[in-house]
Amino acid sequence: MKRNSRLSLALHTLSHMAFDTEDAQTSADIADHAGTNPVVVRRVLGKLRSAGLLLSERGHSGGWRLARETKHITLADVYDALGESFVAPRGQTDARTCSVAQSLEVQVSQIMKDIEESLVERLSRTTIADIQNSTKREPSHAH
Amino acid sequence: MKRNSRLSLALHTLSHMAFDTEDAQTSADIADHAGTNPVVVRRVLGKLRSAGLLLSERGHSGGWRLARETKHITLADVYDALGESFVAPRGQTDARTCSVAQSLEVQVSQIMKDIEESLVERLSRTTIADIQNSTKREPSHAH
DNA sequence: GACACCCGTAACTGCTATTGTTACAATAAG
DNA sequence: CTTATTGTAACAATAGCAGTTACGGGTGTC
Ligand code: FES
Ligand code: FES
Repeated sequence: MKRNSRLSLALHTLSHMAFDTEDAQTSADIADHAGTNPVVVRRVLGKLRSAGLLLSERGHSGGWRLARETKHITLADVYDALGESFVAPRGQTDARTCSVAQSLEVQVSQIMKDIEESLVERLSRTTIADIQNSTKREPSHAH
Repeated sequence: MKRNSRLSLALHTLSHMAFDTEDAQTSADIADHAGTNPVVVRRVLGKLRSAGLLLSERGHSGGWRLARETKHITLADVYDALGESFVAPRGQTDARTCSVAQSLEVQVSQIMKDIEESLVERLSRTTIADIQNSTKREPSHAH
């Protein structure tokens, strides 16, 4: 898997689950179709559950289910749920740097924040269902 | 230093150098005022030189100079010079993934590319000189 | 109750990117 | 020739992330 594969994994899994909303899917199944490990799946999907996008059940015949229709899950919902951000998690603004550096920090941070906002806005315009609709019918794998 | 400190280092150094365009500055001096190491400085500034933003001279009384006025160096110039990018350096699009995943990849990549473009456009609107002008006169350190 | 199934989480490894550091060849000035 | 400085290679230290193993705890089946 590539860099920051969590978003890809989350989106792919949500799309995949929409094909069978009846049965709960186990992390092992999901890991298998995503080419990764069950624990990795549980880690990522756990964040989606915290954000209210998914439900999980323990024990026999447990697994993961969509908490709502993919028509009502946007890419921004997923992005937010993962807590990812282009804006560097600004550490304390080191009070002993010079005023020029501080000004730089402020201005660049502002631009990053604007861009981040713009990204989220773009992501919020597409739902998981939109992705599926833009795909040719009957993908090559069995559902 | 924090994550991806190269942009900060580059911008701060360019700003700093604008205060004294007469003398060349050594990487040791720059490293000192930036709180890092001369080799790190040479690595980062080397990219700015490749991009034509700086000039360097070897040997006695050598060092670094601005290749043009800070009025004509935008934040985008620096960003580009460093070769940084928010858009993940997309590896080969793994032909054996399912069509849904491919569709996801395409659509997310497109959004990222648009955002990247938008970021560069924003950065190109601010010059190094603008940063200095927005700073209170006489910063706390000596120039 | 015994068992099988499955999530939640901690702990560890391996990989990669980044930063810092030392070392040294090449180059230029005095 | 000596000194100053860049250019670069090599290496260590750190941090983040994907992957893996292990196990506790919950839940349905028998
Ligand atoms: S949507 Fe890609 S494996 Fe099902
Ligand atoms: S501009 Fe910050 S140390 Fe000079």
